[in-house]
Amino acid sequence: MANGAAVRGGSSGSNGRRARATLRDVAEAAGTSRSTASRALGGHGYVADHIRERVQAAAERLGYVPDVSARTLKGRGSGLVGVLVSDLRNQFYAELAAGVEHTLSAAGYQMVLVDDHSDDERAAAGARAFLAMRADGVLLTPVGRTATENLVGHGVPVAEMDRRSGVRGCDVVSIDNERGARLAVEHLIALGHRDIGIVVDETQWDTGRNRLKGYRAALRDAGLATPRRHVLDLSRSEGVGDQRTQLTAFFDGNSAVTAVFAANNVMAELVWQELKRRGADVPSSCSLVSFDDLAWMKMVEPGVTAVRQPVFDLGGRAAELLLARIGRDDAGRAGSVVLEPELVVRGSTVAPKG
Amino acid sequence: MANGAAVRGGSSGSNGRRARATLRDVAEAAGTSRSTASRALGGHGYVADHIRERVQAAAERLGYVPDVSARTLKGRGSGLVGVLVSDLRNQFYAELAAGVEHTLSAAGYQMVLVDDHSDDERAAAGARAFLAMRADGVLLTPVGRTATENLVGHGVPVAEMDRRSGVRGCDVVSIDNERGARLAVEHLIALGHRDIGIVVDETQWDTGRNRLKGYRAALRDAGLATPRRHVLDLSRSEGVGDQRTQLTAFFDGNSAVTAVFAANNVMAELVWQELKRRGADVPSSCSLVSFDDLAWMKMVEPGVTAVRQPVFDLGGRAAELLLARIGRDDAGRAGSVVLEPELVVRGSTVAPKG
DNA sequence: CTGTTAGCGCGTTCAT
DNA sequence: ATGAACGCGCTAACAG
Repeated sequence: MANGAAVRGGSSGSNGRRARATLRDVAEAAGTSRSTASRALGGHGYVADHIRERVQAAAERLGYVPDVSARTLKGRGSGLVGVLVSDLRNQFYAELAAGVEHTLSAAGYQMVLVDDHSDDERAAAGARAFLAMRADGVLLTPVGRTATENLVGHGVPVAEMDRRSGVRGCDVVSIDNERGARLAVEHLIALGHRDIGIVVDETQWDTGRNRLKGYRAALRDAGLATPRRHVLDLSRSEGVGDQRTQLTAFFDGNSAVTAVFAANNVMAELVWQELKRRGADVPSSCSLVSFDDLAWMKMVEPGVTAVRQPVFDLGGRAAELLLARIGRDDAGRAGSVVLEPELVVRGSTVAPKG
Repeated sequence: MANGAAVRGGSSGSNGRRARATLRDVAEAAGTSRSTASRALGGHGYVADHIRERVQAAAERLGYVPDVSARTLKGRGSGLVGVLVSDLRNQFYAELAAGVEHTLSAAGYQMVLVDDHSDDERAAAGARAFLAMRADGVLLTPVGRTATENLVGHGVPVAEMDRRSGVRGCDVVSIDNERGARLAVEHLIALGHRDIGIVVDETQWDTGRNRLKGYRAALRDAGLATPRRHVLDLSRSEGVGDQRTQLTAFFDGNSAVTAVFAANNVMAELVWQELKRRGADVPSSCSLVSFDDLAWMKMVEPGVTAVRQPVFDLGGRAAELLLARIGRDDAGRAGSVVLEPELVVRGSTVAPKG
């Protein structure tokens, strides 16, 4: 909701701003009725050519811009699509949003972007706002069931990205996380590693959970054990400071570990810095693989081996799915797309010494 | 505009979705008139307590969500703020958007985000869309005068970020670019460098131009010359490939250069990679300073000395300025804020050898 | 305190 | 081919 202090849109402010031109103004200027002007500009129905031109000229001259609110009220659809992401400052979500925006704007839709900071409460508030503005659809990286349930319950087409809340009736576009994790871990195994650690996060959601699962599966398939202390789950940590502390303890207690799989870009950054801080040479004393390939990973020396996800595309595909549902006015059969990740081998992974 | 194919919002689709509850529904369910229901929910005017409760209960039960379109049409303000950035995939703009969103959502406004890809045409289209949706205000990183002029001409409060188009009547929040460039170059001079190159971009805008200016000024003040070949302006280059080529040529023809100032994060990345590609050791064979401090700059070895800009804050401040204008319904006296950059010294800069 | 009335700007009947 | 009239959902003014 707009701040209570918000004032009128454009009428009689003390400043000299003239009221925005309305269809009535255009009609009067062109000497026709409002309906005719509407048809002339909208391109529907019959309008004499010279009238049309006159109306268009008037509209141009007056700087007429049709009012979406009015159009929306008529039941036309708002042209707005709500997008809810967890953290815009995280490159992953920024790129996701960019992909969404790209597809949306190409289709003539506008993106309303809300950052929920992984907070279900804020996500719910965002959902309400989208409902209120009659968003034609909503794309989100779910942090809970609330938002999706509310939206779907109101008949708004929803597409979930990267994660799935489990709520039925919405499209889901995700990465094959288990497979990606396997790619990473199998790569390490192939190099000869046997003591492989994982630093993971957000295991309350399927994305993190599946990466952990893939890690375990790969080890199991290779006949390797997964000591509990090889798994560092930072999901319940309190702040970055706490994470660093736990990470330090993790390495202190795992001198046997020769390689680490960081289950997302945030974890990768954390691990990289911890490794650097303790003077552990990468890759000679510890190999590193990241899930999610960010720009810095190819800038550093050695480059970080990473599981590349088509993030921009992920957003684009989700938007496409959603737009298709909007176009069909069909809240029914929701689609599901799983995109394939790809391993990019760089210098951070080598055979263990010895 | 919404795709022409877009269909009705939520009435009689073939699916079973029930029409969204309207104020009338709530009123009927509560056994009152629409106005009373409106007051009860809005908290204005007089309403008997027991009636209020009954209405609120009904609203809750029906999952009533007020319709912004209708409210907007009444002249209430849309609660929407348009934001136009040049490239969401660039961390700089992503963080800027994040800062804007943070402030906006705290004030109860929604951010409509459009990526114009530095294209004036697309920016103009975005501006039209914002006008059409009755955005209460617009924040943008201008790529020309068109968008701002159109908006300001229509009486919409506008705040420009990072760059200034020169159009009067809008707020401007920027970084002291000349000062930042001086910080960078003076640092190099203090280290003993005399042949300092600059790789710059987007000199068609004040931001790039002022950084170039600061570079020149710092050299001049130190009594140093600025050979033309020490300045590489990539503004007119065609694609990244071309930029790389020019960069290679630049270093080939400037063997005397002992330090380079990269005028933004994109240039810094380019320079870093070129230096790496040609096996030039940083900093021993060439020092590097970047304008804009990204995450990777502290990950790499050596870390990149950078001019840090308060990007998130920049977005936040711009949003604050805009909100103040919206609150005052005042398109008049536009404000201007200049934020100070800060030099962060890391390993990429040392005294020249010899 | 409450209900009735009017109108925001637009598109869409339905008559002409 | 054009115009008059209605209503989308809501709130502000006015009666009661």
